Amino acid sequence: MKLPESFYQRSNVVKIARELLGKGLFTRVDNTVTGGMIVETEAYSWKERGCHAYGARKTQRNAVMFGKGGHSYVYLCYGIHNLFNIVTNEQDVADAILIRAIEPIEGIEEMKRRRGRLSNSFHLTSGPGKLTKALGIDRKWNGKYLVGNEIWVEDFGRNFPTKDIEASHRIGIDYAGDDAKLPWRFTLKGSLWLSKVV
DNA sequence: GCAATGATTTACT
DNA sequence: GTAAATCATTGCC
Repeated sequence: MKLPESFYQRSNVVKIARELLGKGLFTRVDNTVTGGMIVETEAYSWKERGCHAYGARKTQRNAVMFGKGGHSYVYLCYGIHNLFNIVTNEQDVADAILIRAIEPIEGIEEMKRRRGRLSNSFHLTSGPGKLTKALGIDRKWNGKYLVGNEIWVEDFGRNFPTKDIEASHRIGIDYAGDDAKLPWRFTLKGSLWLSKVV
């Protein structure tokens, strides 16, 4: 069952980030479905400095974050990598969740082809730049509605006890000062597909 | 350990 | 309008 729009439009982005663990993220490109289970997320909010929309600064790039929850925010980082975010909360409240890693389930052969030769198959989707490439996501996907047929989040009806979920500080945002220490990164404990060993 | 790589932003003229 | 610095990373050494 697909997650409804209302799932994303709640106000607590950190809570939503935690609940996204164990859900499925899928894309359909040329009638081929690829995707997997989300095992790593990070929450971002306009209230803290790690976020592109910090201080509610609206620019051309982050405009979609100010829209309603339930849309995608895709942008290019380091000139090479597309990073995929899920926009949450209501109109004009710029919160989003970065998907950092998934565990492949569907269309694995297709994902391997997109990624090219890998030294280690665990590298297929274990990182924010890698999973977008595996799923065929690029900047053209920016602003897509997540309750449709091209990209969606699936609820497997599985619940993970708190002890299986680990919260830690976010990665790669040292410039955010004290905000970089917020425990807003969530991982499924023991997953082999995390982007980085905790 | 570190270079690659380009959109985006900010600070100027 | 133009230019320089910045960056939510990866993959190869």
